[in-house]
Amino acid sequence: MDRNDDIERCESIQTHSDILEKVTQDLPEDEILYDLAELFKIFGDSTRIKILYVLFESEMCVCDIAQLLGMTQSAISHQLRLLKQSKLIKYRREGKTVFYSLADGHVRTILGQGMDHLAE
Amino acid sequence: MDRNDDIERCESIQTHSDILEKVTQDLPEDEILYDLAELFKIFGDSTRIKILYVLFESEMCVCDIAQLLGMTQSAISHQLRLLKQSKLIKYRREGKTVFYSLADGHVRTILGQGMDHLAE
DNA sequence: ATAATATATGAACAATCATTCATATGAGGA
DNA sequence: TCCTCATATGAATGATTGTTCATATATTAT
Repeated sequence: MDRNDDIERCESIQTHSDILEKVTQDLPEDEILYDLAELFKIFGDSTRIKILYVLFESEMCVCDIAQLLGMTQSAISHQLRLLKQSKLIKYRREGKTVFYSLADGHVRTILGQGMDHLAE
Repeated sequence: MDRNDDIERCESIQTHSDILEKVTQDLPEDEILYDLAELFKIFGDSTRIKILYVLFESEMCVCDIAQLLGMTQSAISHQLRLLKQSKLIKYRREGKTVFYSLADGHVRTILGQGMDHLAE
């Protein structure tokens, strides 16, 4: 039972079994590609991008971010949870307030490359 | 009428008007941040990521990609349209077949940085 | 213990999205 | 022209998602 049985065929790829082999070899595992997509989904919302940009300047508490972006504390908190789950931000508690900050440098690089692409 | 009227306030940010000023200065325009989010949404789907990975090896026609990924021609074609609209891939026609390929190097960098982040 | 403040979270709803199915377009061959 | 192959696309549908609202948790002060 090949799960590709019901998929259309064309002839071009059969004639290039070397490429077919290289592709199937270099394509990462399905689970990794799924995780990668999940990561980029996080960048796929302008509220979350704004939060990341704001954290470029300085660590900040939830209420500050909400105020800066003109959004409710709840909406920001929900988004911070997603950013936290993806390990894009980290936090530290100081009394009642929780300060969030960027977790590593990949965020800047990824957003920067995105900006570069748009600028072209 | 300040549209922030209904937003909660906290005190910490008032005491750091320098940071507030820097953030509002460095934060790109809303429209750009929106476009940036739209771009990353494209990377936020494992089918599209697979297509991009496959195109790392070589240009390929729609049917080849569908066959390689075990998906229907229609599903792939719809996704190729989105990738095309975001200028992540380009195409050339040769008779009946249309060959797709990567548009520029940002794709590799962005996916690479995403992988790096996952690996940490 | 009670109140006040900062943050987190569950449920609900509207909006967005990926895939499927059916069908259309376009190009080459008989 | 008619048929076939490769690709594109519109409509429908089930699934996912961002925000809101109400409420819960956690910490500090009185």
